Amino acid sequence: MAEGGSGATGGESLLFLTDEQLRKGIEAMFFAYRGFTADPDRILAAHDYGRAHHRAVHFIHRSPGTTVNNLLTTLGVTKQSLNRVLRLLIEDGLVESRVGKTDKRERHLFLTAPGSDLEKTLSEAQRGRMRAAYRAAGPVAVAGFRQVLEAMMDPELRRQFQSLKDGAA
Amino acid sequence: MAEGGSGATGGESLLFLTDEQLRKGIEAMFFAYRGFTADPDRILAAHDYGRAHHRAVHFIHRSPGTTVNNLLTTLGVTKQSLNRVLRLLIEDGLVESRVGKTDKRERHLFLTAPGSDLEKTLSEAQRGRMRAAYRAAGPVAVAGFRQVLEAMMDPELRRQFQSLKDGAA
DNA sequence: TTGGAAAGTCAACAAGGCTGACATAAAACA
DNA sequence: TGTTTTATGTCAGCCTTGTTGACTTTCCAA
Repeated sequence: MAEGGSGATGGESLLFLTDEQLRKGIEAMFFAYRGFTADPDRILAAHDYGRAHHRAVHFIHRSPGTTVNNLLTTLGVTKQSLNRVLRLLIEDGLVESRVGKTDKRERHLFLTAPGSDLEKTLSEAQRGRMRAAYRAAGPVAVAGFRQVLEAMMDPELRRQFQSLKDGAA
Repeated sequence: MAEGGSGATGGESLLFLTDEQLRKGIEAMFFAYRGFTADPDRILAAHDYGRAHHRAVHFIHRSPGTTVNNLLTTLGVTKQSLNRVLRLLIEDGLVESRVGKTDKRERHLFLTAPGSDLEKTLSEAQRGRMRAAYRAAGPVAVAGFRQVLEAMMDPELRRQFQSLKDGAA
């Protein structure tokens, strides 16, 4: 597997892929992910929600009108698991579920105004940390960060990610 | 929308911190972390262990002889939670707990030979994906990746990470 | 008209977090 | 010495969030 189009690469080392380097990358992922979820987790706890609710709210915000099945695929959980989360969000009036027009079996999911508010609070907290990290590291580092993350995804998830990325831009 | 594709978002900063860019970074973390844990998860499932066991084994391997308290801090869980995991690993003969020499209250944790084997299997799987991602992205991207991840950690966790990083290198 | 897909629900279970309470041994201190 | 603090372990119970399996309703499409 040579270096494809992305240019900048592989030539220089071989050395840089020591197990030690890789281990550091692994631990960096572990600790960074803790930071990544820390702020939303605090907010969620105050609202008596968990990470699962955050994920649902995030992706409904991201793709308004998405169906339950879509969400299932994106989140990679079972429908029973998602349904428990979704039911609560609907009961609490944060999410609205509308019967599909062309296909009445489908439910299309939307955030209500309060749901949007929560989403905003959560994502602002998460973006705040992201923004700070991006600023601290600079644009070149950010490009690299994104490249490595994409390369780390399962191909299927990468497709998902990329379609989200382009999808409603 | 600004700059098109995956490309080198080079020098043009300030623009690159749109909410849209940040959201992409957030989703990239989410999907990449799924990939990051996917391979070990499969192996662990076959051994009837979970991620919690993996983390314990990883850090005991990383810092042989570490105490329970150290591990607690590193992992950021309660002793009850860690103890449940540790007890099983000790029962199963993967981890050995030795009474401290200078301070007999402390227990120092070590991997046994079978414990080391499991660690090797797990970390080799995880490193495999990391290695592939690093190769695909190239050294410049890897440096950026690491920079952003470090900047994303809580300061306390970052110190932990850096001390581990330098510690036994 | 019938097969299958989309969604929802019930029940049961497991992992892995958490808190609180309590026990023990050993170190540290007054 | 006696007391307090620290490190560890353990019991009990709770919560979230994942799982499987079974079953229903609705409704699209062949």
